[in-house]
Amino acid sequence: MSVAQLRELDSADKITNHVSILPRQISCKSCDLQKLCSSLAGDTGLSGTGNTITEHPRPLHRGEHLFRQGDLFRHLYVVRTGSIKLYLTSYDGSEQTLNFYFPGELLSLDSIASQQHKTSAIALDTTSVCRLPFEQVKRFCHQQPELYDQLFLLAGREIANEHNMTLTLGQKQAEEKFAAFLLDIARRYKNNQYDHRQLELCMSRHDIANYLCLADETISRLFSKFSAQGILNTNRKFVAILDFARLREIANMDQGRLQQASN
Amino acid sequence: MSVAQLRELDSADKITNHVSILPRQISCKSCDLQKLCSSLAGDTGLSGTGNTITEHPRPLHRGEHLFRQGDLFRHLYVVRTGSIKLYLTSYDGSEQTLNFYFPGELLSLDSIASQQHKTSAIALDTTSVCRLPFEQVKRFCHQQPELYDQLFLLAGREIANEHNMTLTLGQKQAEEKFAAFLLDIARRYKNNQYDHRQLELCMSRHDIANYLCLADETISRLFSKFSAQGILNTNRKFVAILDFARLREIANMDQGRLQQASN
DNA sequence: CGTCGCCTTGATGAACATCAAGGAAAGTGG
DNA sequence: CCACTTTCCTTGATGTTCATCAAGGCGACG
Repeated sequence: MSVAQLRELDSADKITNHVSILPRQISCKSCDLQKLCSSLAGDTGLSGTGNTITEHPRPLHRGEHLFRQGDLFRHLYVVRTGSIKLYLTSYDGSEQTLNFYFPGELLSLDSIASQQHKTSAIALDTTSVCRLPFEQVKRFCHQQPELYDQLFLLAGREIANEHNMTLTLGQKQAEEKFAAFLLDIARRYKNNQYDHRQLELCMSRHDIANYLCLADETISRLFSKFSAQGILNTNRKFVAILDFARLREIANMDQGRLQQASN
Repeated sequence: MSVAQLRELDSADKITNHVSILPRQISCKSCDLQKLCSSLAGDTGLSGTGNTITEHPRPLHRGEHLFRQGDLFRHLYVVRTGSIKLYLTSYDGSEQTLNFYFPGELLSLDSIASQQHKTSAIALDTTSVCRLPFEQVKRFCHQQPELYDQLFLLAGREIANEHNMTLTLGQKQAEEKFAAFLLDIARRYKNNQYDHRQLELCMSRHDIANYLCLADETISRLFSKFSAQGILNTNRKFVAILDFARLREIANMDQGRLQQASN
């Protein structure tokens, strides 16, 4: 790793000491619910603010829950600023981190089939959300079924994502999982117009490890290993990705080689 | 295991040699799409046969694909008879079995977000399906948005199931996974009014292993181990569950102990 | 009756978890 | 502002579950 890069990271660290490098709020136009939300507002599609059903509860502090497993399900949520960890607790008390949610991303679709939330959601940062009462959303959707199309699309995407995650967890080894994780986070930051080479990871090493079904120590070792190989440049939560190509190689995500089963 | 039980299994084996013990067709009233389908038919809810959009293509033979990863997405499918394995192939060629589908169960919701199927579906038995052209379903849903509610519920359930599966794959060890698998299959057979103590597993040991992210040999050993402990009585594809309580214990699925994270 | 695919069982090995100890950063209370 | 604690992270040593390797069995099928 070059001195310049180290310096760049150092200065980033100094500048952003206790201050996030992430923009404070995402634009509505790159939100999962953009179409839905703007329709609710009755405007033509650029901004969803100001409709009658979207609520903006006070921001959550780091460590506060948006909802808990077992809570009554009443709302859909979209992250506006900050980030959320979704996790599931089993009968024996073990936890599984299911996903992280960043600005513009919708959560709690998994609970619509029941009266209760099936998972818990906790803020990793100071986090604000848009909150949509599901019954009202449903009423709107009944009047404008095209809105339902949009929600349905998001649900399908969620299922497809889960499938990919299962593949990763089931078939890949530690290095591949970790590389895939970094690329996924970078891609999602990029979606939100952040600099995707300069990540600020809002979750702890433990969260990453649990998400990837690995031990904390394994993740720690992988951070060290990738840094030593010049793939990353890490400084606690600040991670610069120096070699995307190599990361893609490790993650086995070269797009060219999808072999369709023949016959 | 008692001689009587062994005899019972033996006779089952003889009687059903080359003949499934499963009923040939599920009733529409326990189908995932019961409400939707019967609404399409315009009747009051007991039978969905005879509506104008549900198609019944010729049955698939064991080993034939219903659809493949990359195929154009055009239909939703519900299994009528037989069973389907859903799986995902990664860029490097490794496969991950995602789920098995039995009569009454809906598949291919994961692909609605894209033009193409994201997964492959292959028949494990001689299998017939109901096929619903998605564009027409959508049109109907636009006229009767309550139908969309139903579909949306199913999508949510699918996501919740995936979450539970992730927990199982990530946090449980081999024995627990296998016990949970058996209980899940038994539950789903029960839903379909089969005898849930007497399972006929339509999938190979390899499929089970891959689904649970274990090696084939591990599954083989677990079949032997559980049989030796009197939990199961196995004869190739025929599996009698002798001790549900013990199985639930191993799977850590005692319902009483869900500890809600406090504070 | 012989071949083939699938399954079983045992022996060995490896990837990753667990255990253990120390260090750096962040929070706490004086 | 500075000790003090606490939490999180890192790194090394050891251990264990499960994968892999290998060989043989058994039913299915021609």
